[in-house]
Amino acid sequence: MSQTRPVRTRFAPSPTGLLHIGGVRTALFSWAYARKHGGQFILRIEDTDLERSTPESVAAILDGMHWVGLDYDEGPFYQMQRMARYKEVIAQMLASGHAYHCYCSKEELDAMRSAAEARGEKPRYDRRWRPEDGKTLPAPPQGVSPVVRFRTPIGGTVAWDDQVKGRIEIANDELDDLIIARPDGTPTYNFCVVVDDWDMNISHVIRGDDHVNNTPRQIHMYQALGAEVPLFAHLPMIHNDQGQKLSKRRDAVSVVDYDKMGFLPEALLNYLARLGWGHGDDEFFTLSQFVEWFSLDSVSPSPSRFDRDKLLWLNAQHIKQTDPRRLAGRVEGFLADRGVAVADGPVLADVCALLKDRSQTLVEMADQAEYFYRALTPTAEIVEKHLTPDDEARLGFFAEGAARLPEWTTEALSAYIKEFVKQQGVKMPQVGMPLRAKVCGTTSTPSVDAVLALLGREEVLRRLAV
RNA sequence: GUCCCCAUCGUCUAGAGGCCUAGGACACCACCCUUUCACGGUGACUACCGGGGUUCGAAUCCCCGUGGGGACGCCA
Repeated sequence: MSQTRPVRTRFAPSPTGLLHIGGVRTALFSWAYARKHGGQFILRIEDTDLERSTPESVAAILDGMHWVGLDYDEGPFYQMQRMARYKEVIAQMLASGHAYHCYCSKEELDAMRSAAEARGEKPRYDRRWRPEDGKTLPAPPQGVSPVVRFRTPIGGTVAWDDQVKGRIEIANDELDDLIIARPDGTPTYNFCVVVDDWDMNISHVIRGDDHVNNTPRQIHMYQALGAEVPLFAHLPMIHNDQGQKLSKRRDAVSVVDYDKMGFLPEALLNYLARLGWGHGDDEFFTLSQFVEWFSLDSVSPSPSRFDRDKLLWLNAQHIKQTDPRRLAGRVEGFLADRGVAVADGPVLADVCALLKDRSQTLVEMADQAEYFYRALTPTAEIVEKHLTPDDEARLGFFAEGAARLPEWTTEALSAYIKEFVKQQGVKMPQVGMPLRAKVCGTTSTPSVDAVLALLGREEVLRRLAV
């Protein structure tokens, strides 16, 4: 196999739902491979399933790719727009004898299938319409439009050196004469991918594990077409907690879900990269480091399990590294969702700066940011514990002193609080906790001095006076 | 059922014959730090699926078994 052709990889989702994180991971690996080798990354929408493809899904895929930041050099291409080309190739294959018409009805095929299963064999087409030297074919039934089947070689084996799994070899007799065109002439998946990857000059087909079984048939078609066979790399699946392939029904799998849950795209990508791939002990890294380090050799051949806890941890790490102004952009949206306007309060970026070392997600950050913009009512439990009459009285004295402070900064407040604690003859928490409870409505906040400083004297005094 | 693939701590992984009495990370537990809650720090816990080979030597190579997953569509 030639190693010298220019690197061109692709991501080819079908628009039958939202952009799946398993899909994002294959996209990420394909993309990284192209970027690493200075090649091209192509996006192709496989929309030949008219029943299930929707424009909404196409939009979701495009939006998802954009959110996650995986850019493509060519495309999106749509298979439905390539019909003429597929039909042309089908005609060629028919003419060259690599394909033939089959008039079997679905009922006949079902019967064949159940008979094979009853015999304990793999369900398979019996090739009754396959032309053979010296074989008389049945007369085509009236008024039936045939499907087109690919003529799979009989006997022998197909093999390829999978770039992640190593050599895989399959007996041709395991393969069916698969249908490449429906009665209405529309082509089917296995055929379209081959024609597309051929026409688009794809050098490395990097895709999910669930495609290994398609590979041998596709190789036969490349050969029938006289096309150069690309290199294949099959990535192991991502499993859920039950150890099964992630499913749209059971699991949170769509990228927009992760957006809504307050994840940073770079954290998601970082996490996804670590599923089935490793670079020594590196856990936390940027996209460009990933590109630099990526290689198909270091992709693990075994499936991995999606672990939300680790994703959360990585998200927290990335949040810490992120400019508060950028965090504020997203947090503002989450606050708006719950009806909290940010305009009249402290600068949101300053709030985010204060919270970014203590938030695993941006939703969590928004939760904590909320009391900077509106007074929250403490729970009965908090009142009982931290806002006793004694506490309230002490807060009254605290407010009096605070009102007279010459400066309203974290440092000034810190000094004032310390002095007040000493003067009251109590411990820090006996002042800190009531202050948090009264001003913020919650007992878990960053340093009180910093919180009060950011909130502003006027607002703090107002809340203390209630 | 048939074919294909996979197999190191609970999870993600490092490990390409001696560096391994198996390393890191998440989670869990303990302690420290501390103005609460977190963050952070330190430490503990825990794994080479089983059996046969090959070899002076195997987590690493081979075979068998077992377990798990995937595929068996006129879906992609």
